[in-house]
Amino acid sequence: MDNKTMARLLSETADLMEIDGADSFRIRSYRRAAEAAEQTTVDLTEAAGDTNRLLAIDGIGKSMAAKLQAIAATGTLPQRDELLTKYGAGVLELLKLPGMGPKTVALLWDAGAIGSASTDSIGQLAEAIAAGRLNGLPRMGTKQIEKLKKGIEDYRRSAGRFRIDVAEEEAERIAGYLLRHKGIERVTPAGSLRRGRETVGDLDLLAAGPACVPEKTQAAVEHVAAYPGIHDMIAKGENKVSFHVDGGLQVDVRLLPEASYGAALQYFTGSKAHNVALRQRALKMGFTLNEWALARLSDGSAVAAATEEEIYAALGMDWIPPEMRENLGEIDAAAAHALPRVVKLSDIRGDVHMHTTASDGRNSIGEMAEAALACGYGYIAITDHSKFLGVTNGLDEKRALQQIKQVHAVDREMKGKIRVFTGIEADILADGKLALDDEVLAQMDVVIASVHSRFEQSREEMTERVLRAIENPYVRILGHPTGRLLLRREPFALDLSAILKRAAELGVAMEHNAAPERLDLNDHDLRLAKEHGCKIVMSSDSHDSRNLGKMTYGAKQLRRAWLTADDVLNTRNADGFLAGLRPRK
DNA sequence: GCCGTTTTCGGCCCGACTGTTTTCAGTCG
Repeated sequence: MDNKTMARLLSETADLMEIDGADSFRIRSYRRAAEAAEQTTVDLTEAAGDTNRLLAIDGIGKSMAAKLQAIAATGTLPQRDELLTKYGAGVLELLKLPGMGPKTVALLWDAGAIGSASTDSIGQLAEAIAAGRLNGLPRMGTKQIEKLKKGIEDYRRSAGRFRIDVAEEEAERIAGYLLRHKGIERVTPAGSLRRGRETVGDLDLLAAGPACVPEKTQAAVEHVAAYPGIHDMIAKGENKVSFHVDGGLQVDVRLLPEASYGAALQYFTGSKAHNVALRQRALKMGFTLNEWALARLSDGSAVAAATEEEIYAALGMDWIPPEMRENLGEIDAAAAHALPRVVKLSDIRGDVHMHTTASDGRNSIGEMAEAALACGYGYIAITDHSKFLGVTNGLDEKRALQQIKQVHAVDREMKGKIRVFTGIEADILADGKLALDDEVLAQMDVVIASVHSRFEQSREEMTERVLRAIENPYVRILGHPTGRLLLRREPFALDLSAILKRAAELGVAMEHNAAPERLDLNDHDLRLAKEHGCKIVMSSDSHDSRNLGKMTYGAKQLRRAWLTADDVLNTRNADGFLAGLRPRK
């Protein structure tokens, strides 16, 4: 069983215990353990045989270790099963309804509105509402019942999390609108968008300016509430407006005075776990931290509030990049002034995965080189598709050889302003061979072996295929290494750990595809790669010269994984990059 | 149930908004 599933079981148990009215601190440990299971790079199923390995994980104690072992052995957790039997198998789904928390679920259960009779708790609830069985329950007024009805409707045609680039676009649209109001002078996205999570659950926007000072916010609030893209309003207060936009994304806009901007930015950037740990630290130092300021406990006087830097400094810490704020050790590191210097977008000095009109790209080799030069890159590699991927007009041996000459010609034309390397994105075939002959691959600088084709094969077979492919001595980079991009369904997921281990031994680098719709390595995968000693190459996989340089999201993932310039090969100059690749045979 | 620069007990983060409330509980982030 994978860690994610184990984390889910623990987290669901916590939800159920909350409904059951268990001790809140005990519930918190289940949640902490779930987070730990989700974040760790230790394979918990494998580590279950060794209690000490489990205990070494922060947030896992004796009792939790035993539960993890039980889950690893049986695939389930008895507490969870018992509670699910008691409250109904579909009860966890209820918690996803807006405004529905554990207390309300417990209330509904006590009233007999839901129960173990059905696995469709939401359906049960809808029936109970229709039959008027919620009327007269404590805290169940007409508004509350309406809210639930609407929540059920929304849930049934909903949404979930949104990809980061979708959220970013929405953020830009709304920010543009907000800034049209006199007195709103800046708008900053916070939350998981700022932290660079690959998906966001909702969008947090912070607005500041003279119109955002407490008790003077009414006009600004009305302006926010009049945003034309609003589908429905969730809440409208003095300094907060929440709504859904037409696409289903939830947006929270908060209005803040400049004096509190740093505190608010820190607070709403999160993550929750980071903030909790930070506030604990504040308390120990005699301070209290909220979205308005860091203040002394003794007399409530503010110590720092205007910028994040001064707040972290007052807590004896260096400023922490938002992407690292997940309570994974960054707090101690920042306090010890020992945060690693994580990669910045400006560290990237070349892009080595792109397509031209020779296969499915939109621009010529020369146009790509010029565009890359404009991005400030020192080198690129032209890596069109190999034959085999019929739809993309892939290059066969003959065309590949022709292209090598063309690339050399462009390289000469650029007169050293930018280096243009030869390359190919070669498909891995069913037998683990590559789609181009070795004699041709041997003449190329950058050979990327990519998992593209969707064979109906098991995880083991797919993994084996990739492992065979990287044994080919001409392969220098493995592309789309998780297979998550194209092989979306779970059974196709590759055994990444095994692949990374072998790739590190062979010196094959791992591609981190930076385009937002192609982030097939997430922060967890990248941490694993680093642990295995695998070098990373970040690339745009551009099919259009306009997409060169668009690596914002990819860079965020690198920072989330704590990767430094040392871990990423294309932070080096052209010669350094080539030298960092597996030596050419 | 976890954890330890008040360490084997006794703590464990904080405020806004909503609805149903005459002072607050529940949810959310």
